[in-house]
This record gives sequence, C-alpha cells and structure tokens, in this order.
Amino acid sequence: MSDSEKKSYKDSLCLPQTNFAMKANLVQREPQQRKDWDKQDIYNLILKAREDAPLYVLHDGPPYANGDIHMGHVINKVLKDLVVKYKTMAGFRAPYIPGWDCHGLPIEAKVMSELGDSAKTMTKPEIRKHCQKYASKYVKLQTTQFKSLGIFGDFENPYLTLKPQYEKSILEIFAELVGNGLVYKQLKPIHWSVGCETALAEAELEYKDIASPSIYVNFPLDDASAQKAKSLLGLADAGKLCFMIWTTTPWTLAANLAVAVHPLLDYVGLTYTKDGTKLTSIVCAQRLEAVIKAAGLVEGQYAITAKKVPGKELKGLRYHHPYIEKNPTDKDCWFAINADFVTTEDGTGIVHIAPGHGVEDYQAGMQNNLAVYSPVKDNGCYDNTVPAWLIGKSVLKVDGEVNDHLCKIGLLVHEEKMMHSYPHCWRSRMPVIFRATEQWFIGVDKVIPKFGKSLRTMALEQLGNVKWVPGWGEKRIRGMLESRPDWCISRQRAWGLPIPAFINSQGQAMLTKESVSAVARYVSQKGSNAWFTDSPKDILGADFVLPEGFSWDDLHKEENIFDVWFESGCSWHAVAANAGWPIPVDLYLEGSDQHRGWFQLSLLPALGALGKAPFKTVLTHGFTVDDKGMKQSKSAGNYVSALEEIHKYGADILRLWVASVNYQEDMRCTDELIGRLQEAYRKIRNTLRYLLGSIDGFIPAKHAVAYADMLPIDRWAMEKLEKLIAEVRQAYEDFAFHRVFSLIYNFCTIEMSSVYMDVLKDRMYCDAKESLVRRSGQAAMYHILDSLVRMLAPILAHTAEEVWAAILYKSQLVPSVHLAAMPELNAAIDCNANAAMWDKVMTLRNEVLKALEDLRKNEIIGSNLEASVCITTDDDDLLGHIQTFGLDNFTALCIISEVKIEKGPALKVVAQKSAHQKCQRCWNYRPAVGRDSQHPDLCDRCAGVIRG
RNA sequence: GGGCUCGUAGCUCAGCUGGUUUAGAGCGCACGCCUGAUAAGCGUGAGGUCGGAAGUCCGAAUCUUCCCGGGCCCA
Repeated sequence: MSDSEKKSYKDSLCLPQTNFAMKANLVQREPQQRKDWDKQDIYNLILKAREDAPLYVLHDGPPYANGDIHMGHVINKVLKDLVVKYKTMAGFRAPYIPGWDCHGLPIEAKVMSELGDSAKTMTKPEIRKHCQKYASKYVKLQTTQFKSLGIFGDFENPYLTLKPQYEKSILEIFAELVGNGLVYKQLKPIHWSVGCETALAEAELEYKDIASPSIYVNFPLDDASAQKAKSLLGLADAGKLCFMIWTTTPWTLAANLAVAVHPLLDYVGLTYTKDGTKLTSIVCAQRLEAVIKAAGLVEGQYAITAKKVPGKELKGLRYHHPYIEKNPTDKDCWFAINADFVTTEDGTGIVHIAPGHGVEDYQAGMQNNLAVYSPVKDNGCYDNTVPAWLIGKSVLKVDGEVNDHLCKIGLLVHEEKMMHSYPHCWRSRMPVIFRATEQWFIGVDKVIPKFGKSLRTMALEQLGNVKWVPGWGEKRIRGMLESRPDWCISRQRAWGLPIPAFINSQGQAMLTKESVSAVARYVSQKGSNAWFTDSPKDILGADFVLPEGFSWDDLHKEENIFDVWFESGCSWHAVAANAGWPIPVDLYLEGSDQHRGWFQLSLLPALGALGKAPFKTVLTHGFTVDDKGMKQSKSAGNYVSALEEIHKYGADILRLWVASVNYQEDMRCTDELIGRLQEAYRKIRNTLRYLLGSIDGFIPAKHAVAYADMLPIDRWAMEKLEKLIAEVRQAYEDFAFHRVFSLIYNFCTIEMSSVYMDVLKDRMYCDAKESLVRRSGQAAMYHILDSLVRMLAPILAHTAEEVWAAILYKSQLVPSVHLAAMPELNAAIDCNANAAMWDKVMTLRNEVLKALEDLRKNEIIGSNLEASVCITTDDDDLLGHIQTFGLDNFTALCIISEVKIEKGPALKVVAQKSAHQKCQRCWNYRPAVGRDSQHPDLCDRCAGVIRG
C-alpha cells in the first residue's frame, strides 16, 4: 500500500476545527479588543446589567498625577481589576471609579523648575494654573496607560482631588473635624524642608546615610550650682565644673534652653586637664568609658569621683550657655531637667535640649515650662536673635563654624564624623531640619465630646472590626497608630486646597464649623482658586455672622494649604459617600506602605467625622524587587519599565504575571520573569483552542449528555472540573489570585493536556461523528471550556473575551464574558465519590507509561499505540476498579493498543510490541485488522465508521 | 537603631495548629517519542535537606533563641 493511500483516511476523521488562532499576537489583537469594549461602553453596560445586584465597592486609592505608570501601578491596578471583574461575575454590582491625587509638592516643584525665573513674578493663581495643567496632562496620560492594561472603570468620570466638588467634600469633612474640636494651631517643631521652604509630612521624607559631626561639649555650671554639684559628688578640687553633652547637630546649640538627664541613671564627675585648664565633666556612669575614649584621655590623666549621683538629684542645676550671654526667651532657661528618653546607647547621658528643634525636646520643654525657641527663618538661616557671628548663616552649613568657636573657647571636648541615616526632603533632596513653626494640627488625643473618645482610641478600637489581608496588617497599623504624633495638616505652598481659616491682625484665627462650611459652599462653585482672588466677604458671604473679636475690616485669609494626605484621606466621602454608597465601603487595596499613608489618613478623618472606619476590608500588596530580591531603581539599572513590558508582551501577559505571584510578599520582577509567563499563557491558550476545536459541531441544546450518562473518563474530567471550580472560587474569595492561576494552569497542563485531551483523541477523531461516545466527550469538553473561560476572564481579560466570542453556542446569552457568571457547582457531581478508584487507576497508568519508556529506549516501539501490556497485581481493589472502569477504557486511558490484567503475586507491568496489525485509520494495533475483506487495512471500529 | 514582614529545587508556588519511611507540583532543563492540536502534543529523568547556627522534643521545613540576607515603614 502506498503512502498516499494510507493518508487518505485523514479526511474521514473528525479533527478539531476552529478559527481561534493558535498564535495570540496579543500586542496587535488587544488594542482592537479594547476598541470594541469602548464602543460597547463595556463599563456602563456591565453596571446597567447589574443594576439590581448587591453592591460591592472597591474604593480606588488615588495615584499621584505625575509621570508614566510603573510596575507598582500595574500590580495595584491589575489586582483591583481582578477583584472588580471577579465580583462582577460573582453577581455583584461592582463599580470602579478611578481617581488621582492632583495637588501637592511634587507637581508644584516640577512646575516651578520648568517655569524657572519667570515663576518669581507670578501670582499664586498663575502658578496654580500651570500646576493644574500639569496634573491634567498626567491624568490623561495615565488614563490611557491604565486602560491599556484592560482595566474596566469609569475613566470618563474619574475623581480628581482638584475638582471643586472634591474640594468641597474635603472641606465638609474638615468642618466636622473643626466642629468636633480636633483642629488647632500651634508652634511646634516639625520636619522643615529648607530647600522647599515648607513643612513636610512623614510621607515626604527620604532617609539617606550622611556623615554628621559628632561633638562632645562642656556646658559650665554657674557658681552656685557648681558648689552644690561638688558636694553631691564629693569633689574637693574640681576645676571648672561642666555638664558634658553630645550632639550631632551643632547648629541647634544656638537654641539650647536646657540639658536633660535621666532621673534614674547614675552620674559621676570626670576630672582632667585640657589645654592647661582643670575641668570636671558630669557624665552618665554608663557612658564613662566611651567618653574617656572620645576625649582621648589615658590612664592616669583623669580621675573619676567615687560618688555617683542619680539624675533626679541633678535636676535644677544651672549652667551657662557656651556662647550666649542673655536668655533669648521670655521663660527661664539653662538648667538641668529630667527626661525618660535619655538613653545610654550613645553620647554622654546628658542631652542638649532645644525645644524649637526636636520633638522630644519640645515635649520635655513643655513639661518643664521652657519656651519654644526657634531662631531659624524659613530659608534655614539664623534670625537676628542669635549672636552676631551666626546671624543670617545657613544652619545646614554652620556646623563647622560652631565647632571652631566651641574649640576656641575651650568647651569642645571632642569632634568626630559619624555616619547615620538622616531624613531628607523628597523633592529638594536636601537634609531636613526640625524647626518650630506655626502649624495646623489634628489632635489625635483630643477627646471628641460627641464620641467620648479620642481619634487614637477610636482608631485602635476599630482596627479589630476591619478585615486585614494579610492579617499582620492590623499589627502593623496598630503600632503606627499607637505612636503617631498629632497630624500636621498645614503646608506653606501654593498648589493645594487652602486651609479655610481667617486671621485678624492680633494673630487670632477664626475657624469654626460654620465658617468652614461657608467656604466649602463657595469653593464648590468657584473652585479653590477663588480663595486667592476673592475677599473674605465674598467667600464667607456678606450675611455670615462673624464671631466675637473679628470684623470684616480686619480679616485676612490664611496662607497655608492642606497636606495632600488630608485631601486623599477624605476620598471615602468625596467619592463613595457622594455616590450614595454606604460607608464603610467593602475594600481598600493598596501597597503596604499605605498603612502609614492612605489607610491611616483615611481612617482618622472618617473617625473624626463619622466615628467609624471607611473600609470593611483592607488588602495590601508588596513591592517589586529584582531577581536577587533587591529594591529596584532606575539608577541601579535593575528597573523594569512597565510600558515596555506592556508593549512587548501585551496586557494579558502582565495580568497573568500579576495573578501568578504571591503579592503579599516582595515580587521578583524582571523582563525575563515576565517573559516566562508567555509559556504558561500559550499552554492555557492552546488548551482553550483545542477544546474549542473539539466541540465543533456540538450543539448543547441538541447533543447534551448528562454527567450520569457520560463515559467514565468523561466523568473523571467532569469531577476534576467540579473540584477546580470549587477551589478556584474559594481562591478568588480569598483574593488568592496566585492560587487561581496555579489551579487553572495545572488543570490545563495535567488534567487536560497530558491526560484528558490526549486520551480523547482516539474517540474524538475516529469514532462516528454523531456517536454517543463522541457526544459524551464533547459534552464534557463543552462544560470544561465554558467554565474555564469564565474562571479565566478576570485574569486573561482580553483572551477570555476572544474565546467567548469563538464559542458558537454560549451557556449564557451575554455580549461579553465579563457579563457572564462564574461557574456554579453542579449538585449532581460528587467530585470525591470516585476519588479512591481514580487514584489507583491513575497510579497504574503511570506504571504502564514507565514500562513503555523502557520499550522505547530499546527502540522496540516509538508510539505508545504500538505496545501491548500485561499487568499482574495482587491488589484485589485495583482489579475490581479496572473491572468497573472497563478494560477497554483503561486501554484507551493509557493510549495503547492492548491491555491484559490478571491476579498475580505482585504488581508487575510487562510491555511488548503488539502482535497485531496497525489499523491505517486509527493507528491502533488490533486483532480485527485484516478480517474485513472490504476494508482489510482497518479495525472493526473504523470499518464500521467508514461504512456509515 | 526600632516596628512589621519575607527567605522551601533555576523560576512560580504547595507543604494548616510539629509525626504518611527517600520534602511535593507545574514550568524550565536533559534525554527520548509522535507528526491527524504541529512556531503544537506526549513520555522519562536529573535537580532542594527546606537562608545559617543552636535549642526544645522520641520526632522540626513546620516551635524557641540567636545570626545572616532582603522588603516596607519609621528614627
């Protein structure tokens, strides 16, 4: 028989038929898909279809409207989209309104540098106009980029923190907080950016390692105190008696008002000679060794008092400031105080206190009735209350000079360099200083009369009512809330929402619930620009009743603007509540850095205004790192460009990547790692394609086969599908998308590709087209395809839609797979009922496959169909299972031509080349081949099929 | 320096409150098969002693402590 005759049977087979392309070509195909979605207005179409469904609100945290999107955005937005698409398919109305954070320093700084010198002559409204343009540009840009990921949302109507309606909402919440007595103005040391001349939020700080001077300085006691100290320490001849302090910020000495000692630590006197002068320095006993070393003293050159004095007895001793003669404040100063924060970890155990330049210093100062003295101007230069040699000098550059001066007057004991991590301004990159300025605060420990509790108390109480994913999120935010200071909400910049306070010439501020509400109304109409152009009377309204002490002739607008965190922290009100959605919303989903940021700063306003948290569940994700687990940055060269990846692989590959990794931890991310997901994608796509091809000609309404009537192997597939559906749905409910991925991926590779689809080829290709056995397989594959595509839809948003379109007879008459429902469990199928049998049967199958491998290695067979297998086993259960299953079915399951099984002493699988002839149509080796005179080259089954 | 957190095969993940004798899966890799899913499909195999050390226990990847190395947040 010639080859051409042999091949002629190919046309008699039912090979898979589909137009669904094997090659995805995502980069070309996806944009078209998105265009179709836009045409359909898919987002609103879905919402309309879910009009009466229960609501599920994922409230978007606003990214900053600046720059191109990066992998962090991709992870965040794709995760959100997975939730929204899944919840939609799970039967919820799941709206998604994306938002942007539009105000703030990064934009203003960028705009200012772009404007250059021309900015100097501009008014605030002019600068703000440029900022608005800048923000709008990036909102538009990022919208396009987010949409290119296949994300569904109301991108036509996003929420922007610069919109008047949004600004109004912020002020509404602010009015509540003011009404509840939480807002106050105070001189307080805060992080101050000299470069940007503004206060900075915690979130605006970056820590960098820098070298600072580390100095040990003697503060001489005054005569009376020296006498007292001498007797306390049992000193006879002490020379000049001093407190020795240690600091890494010499410039703050100009604002020194006290020294702090720990009340319970012991202090001693260290006597030595320096430059011919006899000195005794009081230091903490536990720091003696370090101090002696720092001072460069060697054995015999110094003496230590035998007597030790606890810090509490040193309290009140007075000293002379090293270089300032006259008290610059209106309160007492220059004496020792007690403070618990004094440690023995470094320094001398005596801490220099400058209440205007440190948080702990400030607190200690308050407790000891010190002034808050900060002789530093906005630009970081000393004012004129300091000694003449310092006036006008920049505190960032003056350390050396201060040290020289201390050295000259003989009070500098030692100076060295010390590397330490120090906060820097994220914009100007310059070191930040602590500086006391007039700022607005939200008090976290003020008891709110209406609720009878403080914000901190309420927050800590509410944490337990929120579901944190992962669970440790609660611990993390709890720790932060326990220790956080009052919230400094004022910024000295132009690009933001003004703090709606009015000041009179006595410096008194007018800020009431009523005044804020009045401003809110005005801003909602005119926008916040009006604050800078319109008069107080315009803004408040002529009929506004001014409180006692204020008059229209003496009313000035506050110049500060809000911290942008306060703006975004009100989004639950501005967006969710205004849309009519109940607070708390269902889900906040952001990076774990937002425990300090948006989560916390949304929680506080919501508690202050409503007394409840704005969210039910808070889910956090980690950050991308490189293949070695290190932080990624452009400068380190291990940075992955999100846009490049999207353009290179297509959105569904990125979506699949996001879904495949455990987002709760750091996510390793490189181009290669993302590229590898293409292989998984191809496997999934090919599985779907093969299923599509296999159900060609299958009309569910006509050809359906019930589970109970299916062939055993088909029932096995249905049971596996059932199990998959249950596990996938659970994984989606748990937000465990990487579990969804691995479940589906493994199902495609193992259950489908390597077992079921391979096994079914003989039946699907060779049996009669209309035969029940073929319909049984098609029915199973139809269910599998129909379920798979829906379970995949949230992840492979484009591809699933493509598959859905290719399914001729859909299970649900919806125009998009994203409008379909997640597959439900089928009560008729018990996926565990036959588990024991399948377990044994599949194990035996593996044994058979191994035996065949030996044959193949010895070049006795190539294809499995050339083989015949004899099995002996002592396992009666197994024999029973095979009998129930059917020997022919088992033969088909192994994709071999013949199996014999019998009881024997032990499990043994003997494989050999089949003695029969090969059927030229189905390629099985069968005894019947040659017996049919009409079709001598066919087996009985194929002969029958050909005959018709 | 502090708080939280992570560290299982090349990669992505399983291994729950400690106990199925040689720690699993898929991918990748190696070798082979098929050529009727074909820029596809199938099989077999080699790879970890669970970041390191000590400890608790009859028994630890799983508990404790310390150390090393990451990440986020802070100082």
